[in-house]
Amino acid sequence: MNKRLQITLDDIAKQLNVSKVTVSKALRGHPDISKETTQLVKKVAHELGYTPNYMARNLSSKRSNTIGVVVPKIAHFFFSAVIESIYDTAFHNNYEIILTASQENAAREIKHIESLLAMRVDGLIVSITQETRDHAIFEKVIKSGVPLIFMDRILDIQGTSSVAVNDREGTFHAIDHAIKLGYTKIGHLAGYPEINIGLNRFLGFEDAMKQYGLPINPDWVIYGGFGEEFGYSGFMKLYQSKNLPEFIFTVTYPVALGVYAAVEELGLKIPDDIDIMCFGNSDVNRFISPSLSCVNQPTDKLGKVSVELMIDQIKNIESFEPQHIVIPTDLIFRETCSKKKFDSYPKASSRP
Amino acid sequence: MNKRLQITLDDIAKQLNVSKVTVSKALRGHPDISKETTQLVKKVAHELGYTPNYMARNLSSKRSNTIGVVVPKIAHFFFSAVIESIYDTAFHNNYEIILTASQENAAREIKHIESLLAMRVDGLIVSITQETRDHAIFEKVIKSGVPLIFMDRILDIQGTSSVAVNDREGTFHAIDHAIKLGYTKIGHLAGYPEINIGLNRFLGFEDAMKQYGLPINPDWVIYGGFGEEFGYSGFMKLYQSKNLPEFIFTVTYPVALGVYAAVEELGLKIPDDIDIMCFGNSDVNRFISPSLSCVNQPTDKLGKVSVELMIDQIKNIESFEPQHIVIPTDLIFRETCSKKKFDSYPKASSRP
DNA sequence: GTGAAAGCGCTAACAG
DNA sequence: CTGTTAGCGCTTTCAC
Repeated sequence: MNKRLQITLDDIAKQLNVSKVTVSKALRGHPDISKETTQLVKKVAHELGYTPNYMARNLSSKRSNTIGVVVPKIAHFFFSAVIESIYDTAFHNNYEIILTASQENAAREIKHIESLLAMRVDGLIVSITQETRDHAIFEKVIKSGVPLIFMDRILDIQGTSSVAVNDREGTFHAIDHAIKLGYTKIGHLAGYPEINIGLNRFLGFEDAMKQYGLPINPDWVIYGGFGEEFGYSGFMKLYQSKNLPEFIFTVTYPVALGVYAAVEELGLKIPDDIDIMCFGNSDVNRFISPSLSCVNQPTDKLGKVSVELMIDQIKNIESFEPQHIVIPTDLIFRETCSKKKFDSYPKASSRP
Repeated sequence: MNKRLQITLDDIAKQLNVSKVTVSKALRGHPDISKETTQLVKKVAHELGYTPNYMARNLSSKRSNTIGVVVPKIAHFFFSAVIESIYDTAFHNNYEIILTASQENAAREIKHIESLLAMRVDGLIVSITQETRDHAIFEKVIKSGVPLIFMDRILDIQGTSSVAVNDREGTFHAIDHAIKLGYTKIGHLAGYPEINIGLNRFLGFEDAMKQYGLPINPDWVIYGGFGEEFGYSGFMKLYQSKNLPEFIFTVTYPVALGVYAAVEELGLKIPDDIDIMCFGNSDVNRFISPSLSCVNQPTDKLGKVSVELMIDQIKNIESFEPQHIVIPTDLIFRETCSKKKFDSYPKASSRP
């Protein structure tokens, strides 16, 4: 910020021989001011190259028109798509977004939230890291009176809202589909059970297995992460047990990609040696070979709903009730998990 | 912001019977203040749940420790990777990032830059939209004294810096490789020539063709965009001319994906009917079938260098010289553009 | 080592 | 319709 380059309301006011209050109001289109004065003020402001100072404006008005966002990762199809939607929705509602990335690091998450609080955002949307266990910082947010909405990866904390997809049902439908195809030996690379998405996706898996009276082999349920590395190491672990399931459901699409990598390295074939489906769509799913069927999360809607709910809470700050919004998912079928089991195992149908 | 919940310096000061100046200094670790006082102040601040108010701090100190960023798109492998790197670098240097997305819309880009200016960011990193032609807003930034760095998609404006990859050389090497494989009929889906990346990638293509004395068939050079739709429509146009090149280089990876889609729809085969390579890596390139060779842009470095250069300019605001940094690319070879031409056209080698 | 005074640029509340 | 008076919460001189 160069020292003396800044044009202020006063500069405009002096030029016009009015008070800076008049200028302030005129610039904001306040009905107090006459058409002509407003026009004149705007003209001069433009000529002088006036740029309002939001820091000053916000300090004195005690609102920032800004929503803080904390996500665990940006370069991830799901998050970047949601983020894009968050920005779009905010833009159309005249809100600014201040985005931060915790990089799956709980300590960093805390720092970012503290910064955002210090920047006096009007509200906070957060998707927690995979290692977040401590609630203290969120209690602080609540105490400070800033509306807090968890998105996708949520924490069950009194006074907060949440926007998420139906992880449990979505997973149920995927497993249900696999079972109807004839699979009975089903595994699950499951993330972390401490995070809602890990837990609920596992529960959906369990629901489906129970529904069909199929046993869950504990060796086939592996925890450990939401990323590609985990998909790779998880599958390797599965393989080393010398007893592969027929079908595997992964908690995220990067985990599935890790499986693809491991499968290729091992010289196996999808879907013949191991069939697969995952939670979450991405640009890769469609192009990968074989293309990957999945549970689709409507990222646009997640972002849009989160921001709209936030704005609603900001505007009704004294009276709003926390809400828990669940957005439905749907299945996208591609090449994986699409063949009847006997198609890939013709011998099965020749049984006496 | 709830009215009476805010703890201020004064609250701490009163509690301790010192002045708010002492508290302010203590909190910032100013050497003026004695060890004991500092400790005490920090303790009380913590007990009271004090959260500094950056708006007030920035207003009075006239610095924001904040860098504004404008990108054309977030949900795009290249940008989300660069953004991630920008955030990381900023975080480690104690800067905040305020990111905005222009969505390839020039009017929106202007609005975002104006907001960022009003928020008094200390510097601005921008990657222009594919339709940006007007320089006025950037002149305004320069006049306001805020350092401006263009990243990847740059504009040649006096007083601004730039960080980009060697688009021209990178493309040259890709085409060179294709020619060495035996291709002579080479096409280019080329983006927009008005944007530096479009122009320079075309020039690299031209350089290589010239170097080998190969003619450029104007029907095989198609302009129109940087996205998947353009890849699709561009290839369709190529196909309808009834005279396909053997090899095609696309200006971005989404354009290549569009080509894949068109090729599949037409029942053609890559690389036999048409071979391909693109500028820009992504998570898809590796998994797509056939896997896509490309010119790789080091996204981490782009983000890191941009932020570091920015911080350097902010810290030397009175004396900095605009810089133009070019980051080298490398080629990543996968299944496309990897077979000698006679491998795919065995008849050619059986000529008498 | 500590504090009093002044002010950053703006808006809110009230008067006229 | 326009202007006056008071801050918002903090940092920056500059005295003591």
